[in-house]
Amino acid sequence: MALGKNYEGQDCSLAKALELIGERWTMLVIRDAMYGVRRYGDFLAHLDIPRAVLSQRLGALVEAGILDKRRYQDHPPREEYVLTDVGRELWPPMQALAHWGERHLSSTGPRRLFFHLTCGTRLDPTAHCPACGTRPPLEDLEVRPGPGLESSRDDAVSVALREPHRMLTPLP
Amino acid sequence: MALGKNYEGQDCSLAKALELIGERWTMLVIRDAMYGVRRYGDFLAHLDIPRAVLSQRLGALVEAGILDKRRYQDHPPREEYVLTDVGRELWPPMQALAHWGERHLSSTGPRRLFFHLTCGTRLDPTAHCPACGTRPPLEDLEVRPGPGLESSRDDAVSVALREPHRMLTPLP
DNA sequence: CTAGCACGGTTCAATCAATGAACTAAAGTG
DNA sequence: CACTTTAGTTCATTGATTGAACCGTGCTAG
Repeated sequence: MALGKNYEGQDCSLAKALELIGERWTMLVIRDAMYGVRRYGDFLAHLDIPRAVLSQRLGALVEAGILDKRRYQDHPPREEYVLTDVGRELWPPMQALAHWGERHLSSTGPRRLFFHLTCGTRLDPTAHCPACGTRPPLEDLEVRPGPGLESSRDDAVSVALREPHRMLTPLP
Repeated sequence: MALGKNYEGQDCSLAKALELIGERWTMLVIRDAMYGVRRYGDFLAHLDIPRAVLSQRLGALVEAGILDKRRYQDHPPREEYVLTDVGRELWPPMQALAHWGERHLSSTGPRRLFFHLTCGTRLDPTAHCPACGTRPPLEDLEVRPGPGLESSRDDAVSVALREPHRMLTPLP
């Protein structure tokens, strides 16, 4: 919980957003949640994040209303972390950042492609559907591996994402 | 320079972007550069950032090709930091993040309003010009204080931004 | 019944980064 | 010559991150 103290003097929406989601690892946790990762152990294996940090980040995101922690079975009791509506609305900024990274920091072409499920069209780089002219919400999208993907990971999430997958539906 | 080591396993454009601009303070430095802040001392006064951190961040951004460091006078020799084209293309993700922060973390209405200089129209929340139907580049925009602004800062940059100001033009 | 395991954490020592204050250095000004 | 402005660096302290080890609950196989 660092940023708060010193970003406080900044009367700026960006600073406020960064106090919440600007910490190390946090955006990657949210990215995984958008793919459909829900369980502690899956975040852990897919991100290679220290356990203590993951616990802290999940807790902060729940407290901020970006993730919802809920019981998904009683025997044994297990909790899962699911994006709230507020969290889902982070899709445009996350996508814009990823697009910038793809354009300027990568040479191999897009790693993931996104398709609009209701019409089958591939999204353009600004996450608009060229056919519908809209920016579809996360739940109407499917991710598919792109030509730039070179994942050598073998955790369950990475493996599952080598096939097309509907965003937000449970993974793996 | 931390993120590199552990985000490395993530074959993901977002992770690559965050290795560069995901560190504490970095995005706020870029935001200021978009407003037109160019000099070390102005970043320092406007951000309340520790000097050592500012030096490190400016250096990293220059090395990454996001800022350009250039001599703007010889007597005495002075350098300024200016956004490159690559850096300017961070406008969409930064704007999207700020918009999210404004919607979900603020109650007072927008702090800054952006206008398309070539037609005088106020941008919509996705940074499109409703009149032109395009997303204008940074240099064609003007910032003006919005109803949610409550800045009590009195550094030169904050004061200058209480008046309309063309993005990227030198500040203060 | 008991041993082992899966899951979701917590704890802790070591390392690494951020902070803020003090200091440096070059050049110009009165 | 003293003083100021600008742009840094240095350094001790504090705080965050890391990775390994440990804990507790409740299933499951023998």
